[in-house]
Parts: sequence; C-alpha cells; structure tokens
Amino acid sequence: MKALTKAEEQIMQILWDLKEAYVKDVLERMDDPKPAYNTVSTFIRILETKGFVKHRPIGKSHQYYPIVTKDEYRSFSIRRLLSGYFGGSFTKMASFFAKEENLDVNEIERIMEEVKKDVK
Amino acid sequence: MKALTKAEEQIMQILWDLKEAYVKDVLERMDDPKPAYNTVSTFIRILETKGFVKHRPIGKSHQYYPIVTKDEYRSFSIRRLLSGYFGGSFTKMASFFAKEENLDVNEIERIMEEVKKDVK
DNA sequence: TAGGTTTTACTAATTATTTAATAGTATATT
DNA sequence: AATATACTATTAAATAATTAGTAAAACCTA
Repeated sequence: MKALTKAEEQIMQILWDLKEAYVKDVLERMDDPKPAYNTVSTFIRILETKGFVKHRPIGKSHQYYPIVTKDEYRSFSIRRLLSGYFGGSFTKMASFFAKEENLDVNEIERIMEEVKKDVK
Repeated sequence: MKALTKAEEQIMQILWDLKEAYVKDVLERMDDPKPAYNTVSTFIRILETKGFVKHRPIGKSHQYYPIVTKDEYRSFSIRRLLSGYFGGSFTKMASFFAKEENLDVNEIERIMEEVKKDVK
C-alpha cells in the first residue's frame, strides 16, 4: 500500500465518512477556504489511479466510493509509526504514551479493561 | 512543531541515533544507494533552519546534533495519528490494534503488566 | 608553495504535489 | 434553438521536496 499525501488523505477521510459521494458532496464537507471544484475532482481521480477509490457512473456523473477501507489505512499508518519509532513494538508505544501522559496504574488498568471488553 | 518530510526524517533518525555527527558520519549510515555528500549536507542544513538541529564548529567543519528529541517527535507523531484516525483516543487505538492482531485477554494482560512495570 | 583533499555555502535541476483554468459534453430551461 | 447549468477530462501553472553540481575556504602534503 502506498502512503497518501496530505491533500489526498484529507479527501479520503471525507470519502470514508460519506461511504459514497459525488465531487460536490466532498467539496461541501471541506473546510473554508474551499478549493475549486476541479481541485477536488482531480484529487479523487488521483485516488482512483492509486487504487484507493472506484466510481460508478450514475447518469452523466460519477459516484465515488473507497475501496481501501479506513481500517486498512489505519493499520498501515500504525505499523509505519511502530516500525519507525517504537522498534515495531506496540508495548513500547503504550509505555511511551503512558509515561508521557503521566498515567498511573489505575488509569492503565482502566484503559486495558476497556480494550478487553472491546476485543470480546 | 512542523512535520518532517520523508527524506528529512530519515536523516533525523540517524542523528538521533548518533547524538552528534558530521555529515560524513550520517552519510556512512545511510542505505545504499547512498546519496551524494552534498545531498545529506543540504538536508541537514534544512533541518537546521527548521529548528530540529544545531551545530558546533569543530575546526573547519560542523558537528551537528538534534535539538528536537526523538521523544518530542514521537509524541508529535502519535498525537497526529490519534487525532486523525482514532478520535484522539489512545484507548481506541489500543483496541483497534488488539483486534487486528487477534490478541486474547492474556496477551493484553501481559502488555499491561509490561507497561505498568515500565511506568514505575 | 603548488596541488590534492575535505568540507561548507550557494545554486541549479529534477521530480512530486497541489491547485485550478480551460475545454468539452450532456442535460435542463426559456 | 439558444442559453444556462452541472459535470468530467485534459492540461497547465504554481509550489514544495529532493538531489546534486559548482565554487569557495581551509587544511594537508610533497
């Protein structure tokens, strides 16, 4: 999987959110100052050539939808961070975070309970 | 703090590792095919203008050293990932990771023990 | 001291990314 | 039919990132 550039990622976030969208729907969700319609259109087409997005023709226009899921990209991103900064170890990352946030043992317990519940 | 580009980050990783280094030391540690000496030199000077690195003149040459620590940049990177992909919640990220790796409750316990030990 | 070496500083060239204008096509509207 | 509207496709222009050549300074060596 190839990494997204910042502008591409911004648009993917919106597509993941909307699940399917026309160019105008994406544009609508963008922060001010909004870029030109064609700027968005171009990026979506780049995302399509990169294999992140497909479209179905609806009448004269295109409805776009993600084919790389947000989870897949999340996973890719975590892995990149882990391997670059924590020797590939999630435990190291968790420790780092805990120290940085000054989490005490109880707070760590609470987080892990949450995780356990969620995993079930 | 400003994000590093890929090439800049690569060189920072080496500087963090070496703590202090001449251009040639950094070059030495780079993967083949090695870039030109001047390429490395340029990037280090960019890092200096970005405020990640300083140097002390040693004789005719410069010894470079990081002034943004790896921990500071780690922290920045985690935060960026959390806010972009996990609604800012470390718990969510941990859950995501646990599910993805199919961690069972025992494995989660083990990680938590490790983190607790480390935090003390 | 003349010629080679090492290094920094400056600058240019290349490639990637971002942005949007322009042109073309189809549909709706008057 | 002529005009406006809504879109896609192509292309160009602007900016950022990457790579490295060239010049200049400082040193080393025969």
